[in-house]
Amino acid sequence: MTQLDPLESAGLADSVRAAGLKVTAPRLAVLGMLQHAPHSSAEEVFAGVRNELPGTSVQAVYGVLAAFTFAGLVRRIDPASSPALFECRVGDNHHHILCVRCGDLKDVDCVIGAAPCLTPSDTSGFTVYAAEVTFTGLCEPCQKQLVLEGSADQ
Amino acid sequence: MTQLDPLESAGLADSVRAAGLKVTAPRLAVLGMLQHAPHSSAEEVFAGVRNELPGTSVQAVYGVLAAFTFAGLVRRIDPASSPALFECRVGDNHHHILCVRCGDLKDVDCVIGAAPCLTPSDTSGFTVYAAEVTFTGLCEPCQKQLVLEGSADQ
DNA sequence: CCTGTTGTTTTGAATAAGTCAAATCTAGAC
DNA sequence: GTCTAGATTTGACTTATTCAAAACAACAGG
Repeated sequence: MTQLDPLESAGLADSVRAAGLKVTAPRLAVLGMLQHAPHSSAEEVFAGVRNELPGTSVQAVYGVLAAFTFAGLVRRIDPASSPALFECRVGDNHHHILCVRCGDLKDVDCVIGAAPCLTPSDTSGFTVYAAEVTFTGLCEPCQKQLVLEGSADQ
Repeated sequence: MTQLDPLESAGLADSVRAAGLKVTAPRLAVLGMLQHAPHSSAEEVFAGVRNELPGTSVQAVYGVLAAFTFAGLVRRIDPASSPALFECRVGDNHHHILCVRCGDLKDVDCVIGAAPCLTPSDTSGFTVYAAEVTFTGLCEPCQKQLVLEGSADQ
């Protein structure tokens, strides 16, 4: 299943074309990869893409991700203190929740739906496009591990 | 006015001590710098600190900022695609507004006040500590520049 | 189907931001 | 005044990402 299924590939190609971009093998591979593994870093995407398209360069992946992000086909997430992540769930203004211990990142549906889902009281003259919301906390596995470590009094 | 005023210095020293950290010249300089210029990057802090304390190394500044952040004395902001910024306004759970064109960053008071000012509907098992909100948009100068460029049809 | 142009990808190098580690130094407790 | 944990310096290194020039390929038009 490392090969791209032709039906899926056709759908991906349409998305790429619809974004006004040329359809190429690296682009299909990157988009396919992101659908199977959202919240991937450039390196992770690169690793995945290499499986089906061994000749691909890291720079190509960075280029494709930049083009997709600019075209609005994927969304770039910049968590604090870790590489940028990419996802192709786009346009629904959803948010993210980040585990401060292990760095795990999950989607959180927006309560409002449309951007910006919040409006600041005083915008200092800014025109506000969107509100980027990132919740920080502890994921379930990390909570459990902390409890264990705590009871061991270590 | 590159020298630290002794009265101010005493207040800073108290803050540092209260955080359980040793009071040193680089630490006072960093904290003083952040009070005069909030939202400074490590490099900017370093440049400022050098003025009053020429022997200071960049690593010392990184170290001080890390210690302060860990102690809760300063807050670290990680805007997408630019170096981390630091501010010493802390504990009031305020947010930020970022200009997507020039990268300018301003404070925005939180409507709610206490963290987390928002709560996600489905936390995926996470324990949520805080909601990091960053508004993105265009600052006033950038809006004007875009209008000018637009009317020049360039 | 063939060709040309424009946009992509490769190759290779460079950068910015930050981290690590060992040796030296010093603030503050005693 | 002395001692020790913690801070700072020095210097190298890593990670994530970007830049630039040359080779290549998608797809519009003939």
